[in-house]
Amino acid sequence: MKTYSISEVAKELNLTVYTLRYYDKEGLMPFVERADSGTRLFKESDIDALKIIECLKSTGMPIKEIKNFIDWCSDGDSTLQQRYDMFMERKASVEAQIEELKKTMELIEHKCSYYKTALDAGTEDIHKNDKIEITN
Amino acid sequence: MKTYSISEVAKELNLTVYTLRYYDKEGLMPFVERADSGTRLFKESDIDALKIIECLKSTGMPIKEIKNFIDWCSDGDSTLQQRYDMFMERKASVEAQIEELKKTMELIEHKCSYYKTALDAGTEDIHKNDKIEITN
DNA sequence: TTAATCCTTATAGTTAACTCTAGGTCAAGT
DNA sequence: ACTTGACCTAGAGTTAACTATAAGGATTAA
Repeated sequence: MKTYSISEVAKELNLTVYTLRYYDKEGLMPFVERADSGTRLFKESDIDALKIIECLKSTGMPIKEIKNFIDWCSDGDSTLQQRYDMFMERKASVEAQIEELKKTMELIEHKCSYYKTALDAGTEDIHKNDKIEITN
Repeated sequence: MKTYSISEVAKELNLTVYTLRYYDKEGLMPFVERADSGTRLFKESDIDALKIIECLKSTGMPIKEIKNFIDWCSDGDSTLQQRYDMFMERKASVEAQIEELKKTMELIEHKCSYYKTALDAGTEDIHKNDKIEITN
């Protein structure tokens, strides 16, 4: 079975080897096997697992919580409920984040047009007596 | 003109007084005036400015870059272009973040249904010979 | 007037997530 | 045989963004 070195995996996932070793030290990769020399041998499935880890990370989940999930995975079927609950919670969190960003977007777009107008006029004074909306 | 104390502002913005003082120290609030005693006196407009700061923060902008923006604001019309560019860049960044989260959401939802199925079956083995899609 | 409750500054400590260095091993190429 | 370069660990250092503490000043309430 083909395996990959840590630098190959780092390149593939756009991480550094430092980061991967750090994840390993934090217990995120108990599944990665080693050569007799100690060198990590990443299987295709290990890379897939790392992609899940990156996915969880991109939801803002801290590494310690991701480790819980990894531990649950090792524990087998008795933790299916926890893992399901965790992903449902992640789903809710990501939904909330998207909503938050959409709200942020509205304000940002308002600012874009505010500055566009000011830029065209050459001065911010053009907005001096705007009706009081949210805030410019 | 009515003013607000640091703790009132903290409550209003869901921040701590520590955080507000930290922002001040980092140069994010040069506009806040002081009483003779040194106590900060926040105006309504200061709170509005802090809301913009919070908005930029929620786009993932680091405090040092937000400070640049605040400095530009103090510099007046000569920095209109920079400020416009900054908000356009923020807009692009937020759009990208939303896209990223939507991709993340797909994987999370896939995992939710994966674990729902496993949970109903009582075992993850139910997925043992799933066709190789992305990754389960 | 005295106690409580604000406020202030300066500075130290914390936490997460890296990021790097030092010192060493190992396998391949010349 | 030896050099090069990729791998390893342990542990130190970095950075951002707080978060807290200490020591003291001002304002209010009894």
